[in-house]
Amino acid sequence: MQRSMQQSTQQLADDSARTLADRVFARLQDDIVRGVIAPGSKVSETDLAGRYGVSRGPLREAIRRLESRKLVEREVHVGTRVASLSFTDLIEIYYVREALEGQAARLAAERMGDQEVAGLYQLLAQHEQQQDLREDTAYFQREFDLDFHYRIIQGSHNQTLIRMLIGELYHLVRMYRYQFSTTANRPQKALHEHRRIVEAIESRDAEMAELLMRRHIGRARENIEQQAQQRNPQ
Amino acid sequence: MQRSMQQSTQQLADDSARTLADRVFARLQDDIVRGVIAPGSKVSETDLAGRYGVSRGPLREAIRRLESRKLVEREVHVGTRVASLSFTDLIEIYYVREALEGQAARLAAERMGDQEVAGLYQLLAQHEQQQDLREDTAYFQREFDLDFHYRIIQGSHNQTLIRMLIGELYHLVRMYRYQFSTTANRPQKALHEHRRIVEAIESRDAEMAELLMRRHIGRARENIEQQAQQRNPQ
DNA sequence: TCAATGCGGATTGTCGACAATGGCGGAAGC
DNA sequence: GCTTCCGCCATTGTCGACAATCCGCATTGA
Repeated sequence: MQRSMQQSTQQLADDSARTLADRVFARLQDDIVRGVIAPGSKVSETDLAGRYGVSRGPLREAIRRLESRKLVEREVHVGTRVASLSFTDLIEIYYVREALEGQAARLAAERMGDQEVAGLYQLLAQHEQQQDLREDTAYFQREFDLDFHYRIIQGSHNQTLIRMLIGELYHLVRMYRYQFSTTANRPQKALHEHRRIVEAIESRDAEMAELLMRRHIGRARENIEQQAQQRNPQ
Repeated sequence: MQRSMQQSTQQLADDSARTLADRVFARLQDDIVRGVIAPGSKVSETDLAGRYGVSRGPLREAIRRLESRKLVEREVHVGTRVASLSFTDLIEIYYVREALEGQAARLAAERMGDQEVAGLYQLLAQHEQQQDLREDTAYFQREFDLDFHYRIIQGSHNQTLIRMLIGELYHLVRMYRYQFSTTANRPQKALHEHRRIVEAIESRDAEMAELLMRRHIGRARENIEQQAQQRNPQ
């Protein structure tokens, strides 16, 4: 399941990656996103170089790449630490996602091939089936949700858009989810919204696809804002 | 004029920058964006290290940062060359800008302070004045245009959005402009559209501000597409 | 007792050298 | 004359060592 995502994550992880820096980068990013290295903890160059069995050169390069993706924060002459993320940051990202994925849905409705649309329906069916079979669908919901959005973004056929969303923002989103354990607590509603979006794409209604996607992400954002208020009532 | 942009460009260029890599990065980016180093030409590490008087270490770091911004393209064990850009890429960027700056205008309408709005009007006035004084307003138009969009993006008060647009996309846009010498050949129309956008922001009409901004950028994109067709008629 | 200052350790920034890989040109064979 | 293969050279990838900077702690003085 969600082969596409796995592939993208491990794209550079296998040993066929050309340089050490590539491999170290892939491992580090995975460890950080999945919370293996705790948020806020220090990322020592010397330490990690020894741990991964490489020199500091490639490791520094990996760290700089992570820095440009905002997964770590660096302070000159002091050190690097895993980005510890605020709710404010998360909300900001959702505003950006709303704009970018709305545009992606619009373009997908105009450009997706028929078999791509068919693949979307297939994914929806899998999703519904999983939800019937399992009570605790939080995890699967979460991964399915990412994969669904992933495919629509790809459907935009706009490489720049794809790079900004999948290459940059989504790693942050995944890290946030691990960090806050944000359970998708409205799976049935989300599923219904997904279906509506796919229907709009199938009927090539770009305007509608964008609108629905923006609402979908907007609601997810409101959901997060509510959770934040419940945890931190002022 | 446009102090804000100059500042952002030279933010890391002055000697107070903390590390050599920072300074080299700023110089290299400037040279690339402004076309001093020709698009498509090779960027040799050894060569540039000697030219800038630093070791290959900091220079490599600078190159990697440029790579993550898509200003250069790297091929493992072969070398780095300045990104040579296609019209397709430029069009893709404009679709992304349409989405992101539309969202920025929406947020700006909701969040900009009164004095920020006043500053926008001031900029418009300067712009109109310049246009009256000079016949060949292409250059000034171009810089004013960037500054106008720059301020509205800042007005969104969304750091993630600001980073993606100003920190990543705008350098590419500027490079494209130098490369294609894309003259803004519809200055008076653009100016009028700018005014409409500011009016929407002043009246706190977020919906309208977004719509107008998206149209504004959409028209710019269509303008570029027309130019491309005229140069390369199929 | 508290604040300021100077010292020591640890970490990052920078450098030069060596290793590995890819491209190019010449020579050999058909 | 053309193609193919081999070896050299240039460039990038990696490494270890040295220098610069910052943080924490102890010492000293008021």
